[in-house]
This record gives sequence, C-alpha cells and structure tokens, in this order.
Amino acid sequence: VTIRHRITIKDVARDASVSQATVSNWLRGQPNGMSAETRERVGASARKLGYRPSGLARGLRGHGTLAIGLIVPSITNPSMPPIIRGAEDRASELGYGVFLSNIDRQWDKAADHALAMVDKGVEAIGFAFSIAGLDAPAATAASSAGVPVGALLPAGSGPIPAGVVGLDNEAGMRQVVDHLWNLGHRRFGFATNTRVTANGPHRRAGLAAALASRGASLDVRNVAEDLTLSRFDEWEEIQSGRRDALSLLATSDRPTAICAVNDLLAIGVVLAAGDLGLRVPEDLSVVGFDELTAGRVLRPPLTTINVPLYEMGRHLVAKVIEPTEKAGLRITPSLVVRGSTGAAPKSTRPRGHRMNDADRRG
Amino acid sequence: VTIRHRITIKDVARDASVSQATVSNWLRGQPNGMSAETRERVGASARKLGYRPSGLARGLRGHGTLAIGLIVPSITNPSMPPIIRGAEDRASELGYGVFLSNIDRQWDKAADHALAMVDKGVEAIGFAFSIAGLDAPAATAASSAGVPVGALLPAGSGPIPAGVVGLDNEAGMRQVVDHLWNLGHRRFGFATNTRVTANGPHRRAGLAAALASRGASLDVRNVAEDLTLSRFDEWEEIQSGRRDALSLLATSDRPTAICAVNDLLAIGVVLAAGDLGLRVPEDLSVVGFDELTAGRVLRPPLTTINVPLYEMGRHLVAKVIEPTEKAGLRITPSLVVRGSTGAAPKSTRPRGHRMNDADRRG
DNA sequence: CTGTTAGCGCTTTCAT
DNA sequence: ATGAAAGCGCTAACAG
Repeated sequence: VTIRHRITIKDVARDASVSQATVSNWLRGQPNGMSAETRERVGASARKLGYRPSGLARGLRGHGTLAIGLIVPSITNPSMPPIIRGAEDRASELGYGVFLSNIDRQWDKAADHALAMVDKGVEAIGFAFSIAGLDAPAATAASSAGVPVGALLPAGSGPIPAGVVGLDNEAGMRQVVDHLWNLGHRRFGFATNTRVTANGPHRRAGLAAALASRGASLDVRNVAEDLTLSRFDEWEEIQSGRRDALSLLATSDRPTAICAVNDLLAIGVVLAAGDLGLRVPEDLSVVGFDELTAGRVLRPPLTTINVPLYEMGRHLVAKVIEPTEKAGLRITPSLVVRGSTGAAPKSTRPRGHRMNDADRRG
Repeated sequence: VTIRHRITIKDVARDASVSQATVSNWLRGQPNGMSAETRERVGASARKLGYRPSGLARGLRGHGTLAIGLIVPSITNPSMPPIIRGAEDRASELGYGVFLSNIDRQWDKAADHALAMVDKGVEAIGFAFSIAGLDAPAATAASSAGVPVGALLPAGSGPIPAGVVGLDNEAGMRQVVDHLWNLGHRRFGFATNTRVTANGPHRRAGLAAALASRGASLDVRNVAEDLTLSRFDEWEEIQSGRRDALSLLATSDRPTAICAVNDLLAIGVVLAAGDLGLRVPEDLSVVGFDELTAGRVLRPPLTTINVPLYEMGRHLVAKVIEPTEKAGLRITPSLVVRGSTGAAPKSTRPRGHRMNDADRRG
C-alpha cells in the first residue's frame, strides 16, 4: 500500500547505468539491435524497481495509447453483452484497453461521447449497431478528428464499406420464409416497434422480399409497429411485441405465422397468443431474431435466427485496430428451429371470414 | 474528414494573443480571477479553432485523466449490464470515461487487467462483484500503485469497509423464508453451482440462518451444488440448476420449496420440475435471486429477490471517484412475489416414506 | 550499439 | 490579471 513515487524510465536508466533512450528501446522490444548484456541489465533493473511504463506519456508522444472506444446503443439490450465481450477479448489480445460508452439509444449523444473518447486519446472507435451508417454525425466527428471508426451495421445489398461488419438480415429472413413456407404458411405477419435498431427495417424488407420471390407478399395490414415504447427496457420491449400481436391477431384473416423483429418482441407475441388462447405452434407459428437465452426458456422454445454476436464484436475491433483490408465483412446469420414453429393450421380463414366468439375470447 | 494538425492550447493562445497559461486558466474555469474580456476572447478563439483539450497531456501533467476502470467478472452474466449501465451513467455525469474489462471469471486475470488500467492512467478502479474482497490481489495491486479501488461485494455481517457497496444477501434470504414459511413450507432445498459469484455462499448461509431463527434447519442433503459448469454461459447455468433440481427432487422426502442461488439456476429448477411432471407451485415452490427478465418470461413467472443493480453500479462509481465517506454502503434487496411460489403441498411426505411410481416418473 | 537532445500538450510556480 | 519557463514520462531523430 506504499504509494511510492512513480518509477519512471529515468529511474530504471539510472539504476541500470544506461540512458533513457536505451531503456525506451528495451521497452518496445529493441527496434534496432541491443546487446544482450544491456538488455538483461535493463530488464533486471526494471523488474527490481517494479517499473511500469506510463501509457499516458507514451500516448502523448504521438505513439499509440493502446486504447479504443466502443459505443453501444443500449447496454441492457441483451444482444450487446456478447458483442462487448467479443470486442473486449479481441482488443485485449491486441494489447488494447476499451473505453465503453452507452448512449441508451439517445443517438444525439453519440457524437459527444465519441469526441470525449477522442480527447482521451483512443486510437479508434467502434460503434455497435449505431442507428445510421458510418456517415452518422458521431462517426464523421471522430474520423474528421483523425480517429478511424468502424461499425456493426445492417449489411443491406451491395458492397460493404471498409470498417463495417455488416449483418445480412435479408439472408436471415430468407431462411425464415423458406422454413415457414415449407410448413405451409402463406399469411405472414411482422411485429416491430419504433425503437428497434437499424436492423429493423432491413428485417422487414427482407421478409417482404423473400415473400415476393415466391410470388407472395407481406400485407401491410399484417405489419404491426408498436410506438408506445419509451426508453429501452427488456420487459417493455416484450410488451411491445405483445401489443403488436394483439392487433395482428384481431383480424379475421390473421396471419398463421408472425415474424418478430427480434426475440424480445417474439416472446411478447408468444405470450399474447397465450392470452388469446391460441396454441403455439398449432394455431400460430412465431419466429424471432437474435437467439436470446430468454427465448429458450420460453414454452414453446422460440425458433429464431442466430446472430454470431461475439464474433461480430471481435471482427469490429480487428477492423478498427488493424484496418488492413479495404472492404467490410458480411456476416450471415442462421436459422435455429425450435418449438415455436410448426405446420400451418388446416383451417385457413379466407379474407373477409367473420370472426366467431371463440376467436374473440382473450 | 480533414485530419488537420491537432489544435493545441498554443494555437488558441496565439489566436487570442494571450499566453498558454491564460488559456489553461480559462480551460478549467479560472481558479484565480481573469478579466471577462480576456475570458471571452479566449473562448471565442477556442470555439473558432475547434479546440479540444487533450486528456492525455492533462493526465500526464499530474492532474486527473477523467477516466476510471471497471472490472466485471463476466459480462454475459445478465446481472452485469445494469451495473455497468449505472456505473457508466454516474461516471459520465461526473465527466469521467470508463475503461471496461471483462475477465470472464478468470480471477487470476484481474490483477493484470487492473494494472493495465493503472498504466493507462485511470484515477480509480471499481470491481463489480469480484470473487474476493478489497484484499484480493487485483485490488491491492491497484491501490499499492496509488489508485483507489472500490467493489461490489456481499455485505456479510458487521461494518462495511470504505469503498465497498455491500449487498445484504442475508436480508434477501430472510424475506424468502418469511414468505415461504407463511405458505406452510418446512422442507427447503438450495440449488447452486461451483461457479457462482461471491454472493453464493452468503445466500446459502442466509437461508440456513433464517431457517435456524425459526427453529428449522437446512438439511445438507437438500443442498445441491452442481460442479460440471465450465465457462459462464447463461444456458449452461440454467442447466446446472436443472441438474441440481433433479438430484434434489429424487429423494423421498424432497423439499417442497427450492431456493436457487440466482434466477438462472431457479429457471433450471422450474424446467426440471416440468421434466419430472411436478407442477409449480402446486407441488413445488421455487424462488430465485436477481430478478432477471427471463424469470418473468418463464411459466409460471419466477418469485425472486430484486437487487438494485443499476443503483449499485452508480454507487460504486460515486464511491471510487469521490471517496468522501469513510464507510461503505449496505444495499438491501427485496422480495418480488410472482407465480412460482404457493402453498406447500398438503400431503407432506415424512422422512423415509417410500416413493411410488408416480413420483419416479420423469 | 548507446547517449544527447528535443519536444508531445498541458499545468504550474514565479515573475511582472 | 497575465506571461515566461520548467517540466510530467516517454519517443524519436541524430550523434558518438
């Protein structure tokens, strides 16, 4: 607990009877040669004195600070921890530390946080699913300050810009439609809310596109977008899915399968089905996106799309720290079939069919 | 995207025709007087030039770096995000940035990570539920380097040391026992595993103590501690709870209520009950600890103990950044009654009673 | 191979 | 009320 005066390179130099420069060379693995004898002597002194190089001074002098920034939209979003873990792991392997900043979906805060990180000397900044692309204010602010940025983003179609790790949501929805279509489903619903990540619109569009490629289409009346959600909160997001489902299932020609923008909403859909006395998957199939643990706990367990979040976090960091490649990386998620999807119900209710009381019962 | 040469205090000084010292004074809100005229002129120049002070240089010169470190045992543990969010929020309010480090329950890594943070100039380090107290190697390493440390820890009995935010697990278990006892339960079981946080033993001891205070006791045969868990993983932890329950419920005088060390294990217990054809709560009551969202999704929803994680994260940071008070803070969690607990089953099976086939059936 | 000498951007006496 | 100058701990040319 001795708060001894900080041991500097100078102390080591004096102890080893060499110059600071020599110690400095020793520090970063002798770029130019160095006699083994000296190296050892310096090493011994450093160890003896308990010397630890100051990252601050090193950073100030122009060299790296060995720190990067990671900005997450909402840390309580269950998708984030694996991403952060991946990012931190990779950064750590590369000898970097990570500054974490959570903006709680207040997108306008991103730029400030990014700049604060720049001031602290980060060498790069990664955005975990920011609402917009690399052209968002926060990203441009950082890169115009000379700090490289990278981001996790929906992939969209076309090439992926350098620095971005793109999630191919469309490919995911394609798998969902394949699965459901083979099960006989023809009327699809989509549940989302106004506070989801940038992936939301891509998932909806992906569903519509996959349906279109089979000559079917996503009826706008079968798309529910809850807008009563305020700040992000897992349970609240589940509730938004529940509200969506309630409105989706109130129509006479209700969908036989509902795709939710993510697992949280999907859980809400399953819960709503229970409220309405509908059996899943006999009466209604439900599929989510993201593969959360909560979806496995649900009865029936949720069929969903697995997204390799941990790997994405790793890639994001690798991309910003060592921007070797000039192109981005495309990540394709994959379907995980569990119990919430099954054959479409036999008795399809043609459009315009009148609801009976049993349908109405909650 | 212009990577203009960094604007320094010198540029501002030149532009405003004052000295660096004056700009420096202006920077940190004029400690000594300063003519309003000058202040304004400097401000104008700074704004015009887009000046941003370098945290690195500021830190090097001896003043604060406005950065703290936060070390978490396992970021994918669902209890962590709220803590991190609270910590980050409070730090941010105080103008601090936070370095996050996840050690994935590899406790021996903590010291290295802490030291790495010290090298990066953090002003303090907070440990979110480290396995040991403030006397753990990591904490002593940091504090002997002159960096104050704080931690989230089980409170235990007795006074709480400065810098620690203590969770009173015993108080939580007392509430659990009150609730269950009033429901008629007399045979209690406890499910845990060998990889839980430092709170684990305290929860078990708390249960035993609460029972003892009513003249009852926790039969060691009714304590199951799964040890097949490797790295932390939510689903795996649920499985460990399932295994615990399977062994706990195989006895002829099985407990009528099982308390799990946390919600994840508790979910596993409920799932196991389902596997065995036992109804919850009619045949078995289950209670968890931590109040996770997954527990609300479970059917029946889990009765549990809510821990104010977000607040604890905030307190932890406040304690390490402004170590005003000399004593720690005690946090008392509170019972949340949901559907997994109910009246004890009428037909109690006295010790030694022989199981019938129905009991055996899975 | 190793030592000298300048700074990096900022704070901080000490003068003025 | 403001300025000059000396570093914080380290790196980066150059010299020797």
